[in-house]
Amino acid sequence: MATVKERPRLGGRSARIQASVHEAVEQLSAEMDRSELAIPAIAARAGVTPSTIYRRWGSLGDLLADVAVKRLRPMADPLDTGSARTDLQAWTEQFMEEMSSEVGRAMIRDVFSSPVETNACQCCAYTYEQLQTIADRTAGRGEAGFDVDEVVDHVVAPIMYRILFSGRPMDMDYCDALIDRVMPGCE
Amino acid sequence: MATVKERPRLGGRSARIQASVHEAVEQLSAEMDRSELAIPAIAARAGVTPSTIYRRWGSLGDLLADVAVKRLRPMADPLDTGSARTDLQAWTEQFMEEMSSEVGRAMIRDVFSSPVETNACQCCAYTYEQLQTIADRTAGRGEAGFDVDEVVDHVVAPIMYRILFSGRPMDMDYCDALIDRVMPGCE
DNA sequence: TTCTTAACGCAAAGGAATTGCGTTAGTGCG
DNA sequence: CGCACTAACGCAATTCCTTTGCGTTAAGAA
Repeated sequence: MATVKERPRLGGRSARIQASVHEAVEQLSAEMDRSELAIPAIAARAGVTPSTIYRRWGSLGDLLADVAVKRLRPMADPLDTGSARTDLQAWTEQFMEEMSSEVGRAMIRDVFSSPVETNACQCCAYTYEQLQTIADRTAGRGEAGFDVDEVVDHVVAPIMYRILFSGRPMDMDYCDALIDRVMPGCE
Repeated sequence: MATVKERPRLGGRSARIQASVHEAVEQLSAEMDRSELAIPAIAARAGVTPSTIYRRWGSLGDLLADVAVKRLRPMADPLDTGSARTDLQAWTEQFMEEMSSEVGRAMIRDVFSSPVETNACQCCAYTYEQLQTIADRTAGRGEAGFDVDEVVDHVVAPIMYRILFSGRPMDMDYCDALIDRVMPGCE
């Protein structure tokens, strides 16, 4: 239930256990189906007692959400391909493929399996930052940029909606068409 | 983990139990927090044994998803206000408010708390049908219509994205702006 | 180094999930 | 209409997950 609160103890044992538990979750969710993933098994793999996990994360849902948010965090800045248009295309393609994949969809689902709404917001913040980074580059190049909010509403949102709800397959042509709507006249 | 499969027995006791369990879920989820909602309690309220629920729905997640999808089903056709534009505005306003509400968000969450992807697709199908109904009316009126897919991508998707991820509040002006993008020139 | 206390391990207790078996009641056939 | 068939249910025992009290360990501060 719990909080996954900011913990005043970040060093040594606490950090070691957190890393160990996260790794155990990643390993086990790759080995078995999500429905048979249980906290005692995770604890055993991580080399801790179950009560440690219960006290620190509260429930399986919170733990999975915590791990998913961590994995959803982009590791690098979006690729600089020379123009806002191509940057956006490259980023969108990667985003769409990662989120559409089996593990991507599982992570998104995990994010929602916790009552803590902060998790979903955090994911949203990640994509917003990435897009802002691309947008900021345009200023240094003096080219026509784009509005980040518009990209979120009309490129990111439709992609996520298809993944989560309609299940309709997408290709790069579809993504390009979405980008066209927020960057008109930049063929 | 189960299936919520189509059951060959639709009459009498089976139907009675299903209705009773659904009602128990609705009652209890209004009375207590989702985190303390448990199958034994639901079974007691519904007047059945827990094993009945486990066998029929598999898990709490599947049961909640089943109930949520049923409640998400629209009860009536979208209001006919005389034009496609106003129909769309009326429908979007209602959709946005229902989904943004506390119970709406809880139901969406429940839909994802089951590994069965069919549930989310079903919800998507509901909105698609509603929009199609509005679109079909335009044919009988000879007015400029709209593309349902476009409305899903650029009106429904942004709204859902804000509810699920960014948490950003919305008003009717925002929705109208979204509609403008898919129905240009119809001020 | 020493003190304080957050975080962990252990173990017991409580509750939920699973399953075998007998019973009830839809459904279809004669 | 009555009978056979079997899906679905109730009951109860078992297993596993979850919670909690208490003693111990180790991180952070003085």
